[in-house]
Amino acid sequence: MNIGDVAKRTGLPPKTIRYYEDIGLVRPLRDSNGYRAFRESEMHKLAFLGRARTLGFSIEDCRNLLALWEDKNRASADVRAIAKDHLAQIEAKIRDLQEMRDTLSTLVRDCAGDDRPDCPILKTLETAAGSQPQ
Amino acid sequence: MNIGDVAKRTGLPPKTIRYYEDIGLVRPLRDSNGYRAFRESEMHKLAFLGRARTLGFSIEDCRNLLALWEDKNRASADVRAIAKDHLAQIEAKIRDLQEMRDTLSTLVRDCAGDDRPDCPILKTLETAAGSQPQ
DNA sequence: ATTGACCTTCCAGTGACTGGAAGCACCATA
DNA sequence: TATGGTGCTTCCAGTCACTGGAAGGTCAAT
Repeated sequence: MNIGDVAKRTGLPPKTIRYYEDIGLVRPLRDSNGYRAFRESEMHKLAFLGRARTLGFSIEDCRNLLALWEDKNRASADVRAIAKDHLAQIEAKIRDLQEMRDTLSTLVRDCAGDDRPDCPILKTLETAAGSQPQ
Repeated sequence: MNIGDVAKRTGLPPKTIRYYEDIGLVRPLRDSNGYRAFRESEMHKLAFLGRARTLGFSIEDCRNLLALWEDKNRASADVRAIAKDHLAQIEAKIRDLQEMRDTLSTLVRDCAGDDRPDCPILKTLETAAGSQPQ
């Protein structure tokens, strides 16, 4: 399988696949013409990586998950720990973004949005972050 | 005011303040010894930037917001448009993260997390992203 | 023989900083 | 006056996970 076929089957861009080889996530063989020759197993690894990335795992997490996937004697506790950590980070980020959203939506709601200069958004940025404690 | 004072008063690290000068967000004067000499107005600009960044605005958004802040003839509609766009992006990101969270929390819940190898997390990554359609 | 699609490598850029090295400036104390 | 410690300067490199683009080799079909 050439890189284009793998790209189609995994949904990953060829550039990304080359990058994953660069950083040692996959090691495809080479044809005599220098083209990468992917085996099915490599394709599956890349598909796995694509799914893990879709769930927001970092490349380092992916590397570890991949190793656990390949280790038939792994303990599911190790996998779970990675996922749990990641979940906690996602939840933290959601909270951050929700705070931003709450502040911003209040500001956007209260801004006239016409041709006059008065603007609660700028006023808030001028004097204080976050929503005003009335 | 030296950079250290400004850092204390704005909460921005000196490195960040230098970076903001680099990219043209502020233009402090210089003392004869080469030290940056910040005026009050520069300090306020930096504080404004810090707050806008806290709300997640990109540097380019910040640049535009700063220009509107300084323009006494601005239309609040222009400010509002930037904030509204940004709000939409934040909401999109929240949705993405919530989807990840939902999938991950199901997987973490269903994983035994013991010393056995069976693991629904790896199983899902092996075969499909997102939550399984039961 | 030529086209066009595919493949290769290598270099640079993204965003918003951050770390660190090398060296000058300033101030307080001995 | 020497010393020490802190603060300031510039410049270079690294972060993360790609992505774009240039220059050039390969392949299959016409």
